[in-house]
Amino acid sequence: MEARHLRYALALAEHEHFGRAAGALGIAQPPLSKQIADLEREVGTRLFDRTRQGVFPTVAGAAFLSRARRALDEIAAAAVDAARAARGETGRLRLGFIGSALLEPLPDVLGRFGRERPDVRLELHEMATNRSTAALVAGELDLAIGLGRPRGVGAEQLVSVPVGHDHLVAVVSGTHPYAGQPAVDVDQLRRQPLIVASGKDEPAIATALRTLLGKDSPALSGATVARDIHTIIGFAACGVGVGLGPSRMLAAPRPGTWFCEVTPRTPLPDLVLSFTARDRSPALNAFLDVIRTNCPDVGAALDHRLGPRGPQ
Amino acid sequence: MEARHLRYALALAEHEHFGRAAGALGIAQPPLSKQIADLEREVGTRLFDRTRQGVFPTVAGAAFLSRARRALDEIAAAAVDAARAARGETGRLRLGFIGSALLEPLPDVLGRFGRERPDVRLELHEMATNRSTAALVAGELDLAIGLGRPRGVGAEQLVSVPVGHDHLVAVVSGTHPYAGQPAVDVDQLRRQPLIVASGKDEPAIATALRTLLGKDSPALSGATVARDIHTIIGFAACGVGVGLGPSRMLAAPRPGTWFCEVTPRTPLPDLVLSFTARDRSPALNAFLDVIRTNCPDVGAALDHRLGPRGPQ
DNA sequence: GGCTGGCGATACCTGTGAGATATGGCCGGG
DNA sequence: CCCGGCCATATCTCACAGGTATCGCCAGCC
Repeated sequence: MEARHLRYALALAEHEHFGRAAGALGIAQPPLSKQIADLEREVGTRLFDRTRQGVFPTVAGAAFLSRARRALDEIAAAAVDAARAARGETGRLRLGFIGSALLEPLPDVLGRFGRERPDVRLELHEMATNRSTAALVAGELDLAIGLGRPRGVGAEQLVSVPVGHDHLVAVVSGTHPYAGQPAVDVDQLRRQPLIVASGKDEPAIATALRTLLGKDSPALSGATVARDIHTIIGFAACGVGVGLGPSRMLAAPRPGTWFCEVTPRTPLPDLVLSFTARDRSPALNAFLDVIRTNCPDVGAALDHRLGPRGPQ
Repeated sequence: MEARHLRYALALAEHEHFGRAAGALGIAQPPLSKQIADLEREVGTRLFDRTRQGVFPTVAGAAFLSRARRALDEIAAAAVDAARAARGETGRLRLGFIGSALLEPLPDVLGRFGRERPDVRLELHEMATNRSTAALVAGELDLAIGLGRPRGVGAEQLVSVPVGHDHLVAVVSGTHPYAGQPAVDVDQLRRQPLIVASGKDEPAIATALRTLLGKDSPALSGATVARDIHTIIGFAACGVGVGLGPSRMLAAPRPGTWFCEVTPRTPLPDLVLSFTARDRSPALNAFLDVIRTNCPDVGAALDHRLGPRGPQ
């Protein structure tokens, strides 16, 4: 049985007349008669009563027609759903990101994406950079935002693009001697109790700090370790010491704290967007489009990575 | 888009391999490639990713496949449902009947039909014979059980078969002088207060009584009128008089009453089964089959009415 | 009662397209 | 570098969907 048979049966039921139904279907009457006859033979029952007053479904025909309607609806919906999924209007996007990404690029992008693609299910997973890289390679994520270019096994299959640039800034409590001054020198930091991000969770920042302060700096080894930016700021606000973190921290002002530049200006690993070069889902492309329009420079980098012919 | 495309896409998704899927479908590989390509062109999107490791649905393909599965299920169910409806295993049977039919032929037949055809919705409507005839003609009933051959406009379109034969019997209270005697003569009845069925609801019985007792018998005009058999028996039990009714009454024994024959034996209008000659639904045929096996003589009469080639 | 007109079924022809066979292009493994 | 597996392409063929012509049948209707 083919979809054609269902369409013809429905048209016949609607027009109650072979000739008119055939006309509506754009075919001649004899082929319609034959197709209906074939259908009835296949089902094994007469589906229509041919009377002088018109052609009407039998009891069996009525049962058949209600199923046929649903079947054709499903077929039409299949094409529509597939097209929508291909345009990235539906589906799922699994995003892994380092917590601090919630400060600067994500709120804007997530808000706009949620508005533009309300039917895409966004799955957000906060995780450290090395974990999100592994999850990308394992196919458990579609997109990751982390610190620095992804490293490790399989990282070469990933496309990665920096989003924004960061440098080191310091945060202290409002009562700290540094409060009010625009900058603090790295030499001063060496003699202060420091608060830094965990080297285990964020090796990229830890590496940058070791480079800045010296490989085995006692200031570093004695530093208080915090697992995220908010904790660093919190510690600093309590007067635990001088918090060190990316300039993205400035997007999270907190009363009773003071931010100042660190001299010399020290670039930190960039926030990097990455995803698998193959297997890019339409939802991911849609997300990249949102980023493209939001941050033109990131868009340019993306286009460069994915080839000059545009996305997919 | 045809059902073939859906079947092919599902087979391809299942086997993840063009060659093997084609084999399972009983066709060669190139036609499958072409059909899938045509499908993808029609939907407007690539539905399968061809990799060295196998052929896997894209996101759009997955959305398409889930709809396709449901569509094919509906198509299969359409054929099954139609066949079941044609065999009378599903559907609806609207039965109009005179209340007294619940005494004798109906309990058996309804019980058996309900067991044999649990998925047929039985709609039972108690009504007088002339109303059920009109409802049959108007197409509001599929089957009617009434007294005597149907009369009135359109009655000639009906097929009607008697089920069982009735004669007049009398019912009195256990304390009545007639109680204990096997028979009562019609002449005795003329001098008794009588209880009879309403001539408006059941003209067939009223006519028989007029014939028996005389057209303008004062015993009849002064008789107590009851609307159904149970009321006749109830009146008799209260000593109101001598109840007269069909021998089917014997199926409704009631403590404190006595039934006796009326002499001479007076045949009453038969209980008659009728339905429209055309428009016989499969459920109706199934019901007639049950009657056929339950009452062979009725079956024989049915076969005679519907032609010797059996039902339909 | 014969005539006519409308409708569905049948007969027969035609052209499209589903499917078969043969082959090419591409990549991955030996 | 060659070989083998896999999908795509090219070409042919035949089945069948669909077209035209016609028939059979019944209902009005002069």
